[in-house]
Amino acid sequence: MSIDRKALILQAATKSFVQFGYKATTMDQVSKIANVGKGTIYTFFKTKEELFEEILDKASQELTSVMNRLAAEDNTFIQKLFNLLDSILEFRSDHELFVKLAQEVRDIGTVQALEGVKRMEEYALDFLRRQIEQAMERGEVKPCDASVAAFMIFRLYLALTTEWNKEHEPLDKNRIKEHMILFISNGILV
Amino acid sequence: MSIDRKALILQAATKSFVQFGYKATTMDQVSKIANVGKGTIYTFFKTKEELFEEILDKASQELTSVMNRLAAEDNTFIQKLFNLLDSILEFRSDHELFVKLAQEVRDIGTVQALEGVKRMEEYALDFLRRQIEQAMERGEVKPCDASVAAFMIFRLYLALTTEWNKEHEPLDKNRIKEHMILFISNGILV
DNA sequence: CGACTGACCAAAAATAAAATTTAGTCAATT
DNA sequence: AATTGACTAAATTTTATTTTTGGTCAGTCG
Repeated sequence: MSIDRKALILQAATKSFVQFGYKATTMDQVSKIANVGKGTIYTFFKTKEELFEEILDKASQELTSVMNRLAAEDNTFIQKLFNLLDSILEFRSDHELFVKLAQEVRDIGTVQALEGVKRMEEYALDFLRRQIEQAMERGEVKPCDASVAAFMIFRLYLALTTEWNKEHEPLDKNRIKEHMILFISNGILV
Repeated sequence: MSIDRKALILQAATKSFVQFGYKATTMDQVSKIANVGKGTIYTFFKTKEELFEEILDKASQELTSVMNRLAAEDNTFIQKLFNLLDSILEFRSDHELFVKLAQEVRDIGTVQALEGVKRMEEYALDFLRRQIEQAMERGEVKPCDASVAAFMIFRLYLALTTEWNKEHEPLDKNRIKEHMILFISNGILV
């Protein structure tokens, strides 16, 4: 049996998207990294966008699966949030793709990168909103607009993981977690 | 006595910078709005940048004066913060210049707009940091990195006043204040 | 035979050249 | 002496040209 060329390609493309972003990743480059002819890529993926989509799908699935597992656990809202931050910051692969795409959107505004960012953002915001709503029903969280609160939590996460680095030394994972919890826990909890 | 042409020019330029941003404001346009010849502008300001600087200075002074007045009042940290938000959101002129410049930086990356944003950001962050440090000494605020906390508060403010609007209907002032306080007050206070 | 390849092409992106706009000047005017 | 607006050099925008890249397919190889 011959080697699994599709896996090779996905691996190579993921690596390149994370490192260089969507636009600066060329199909020639992917074929080189994967050690396959360029034509071979097109036997598995109709277009560059479809290849990107599949990688995004995989990342979204991983994120969803992590989030569902955490949501199912019998924990307080704040503990779930803490665990989610932990997962995202410890297992950085998807996080890194997201950060790279966000940077690409900011720097050159690639439309595909924007869609990727939006997709992952949507997933995260939706999950946060639902958790906040549930926690509100259980009386764990003060009454507020769950959409706005989810947005604020997400922006805080972005502020600490990406914006802060523009002017300062990056914060380490524990500092990030500490400060996120500091703001959210007693501020938003009854 | 002839009319105060310098004031006229400053007024016209401020109006134009707020409405169109730094780059899209031309000196011809300013002279038209101010009803003076273009040469007259250059008897008061050496360059377009200097004109911009003076307007920025004025905005910074106003901000500083508001902040100092609030800081002097015998209030809790959170009440001061609440009053600051009130001032900024109610008397929007400086806020609007800041928002316009932030947008210009995001859209076309004008370097002068970036400097303007940075300047006002620096003032605000510095003020917030000092207030947080003092409040920490007074035992009003939990121990934390005051710079990071100031940064987080500032980013939350930006998230609600500008980022939210990209995908949603703008939030009204009271919603913004409510949610800012919700996150900060009990979250950051002992 | 059929999975695989890489030279090839049209379309998109980057770069260069031409045309337009604008910051800043200064001789003329009030 | 203060003010002006036509003027110029420099910067920006638009257009033309060159280069790069996504996608194809005739041919190779196992």
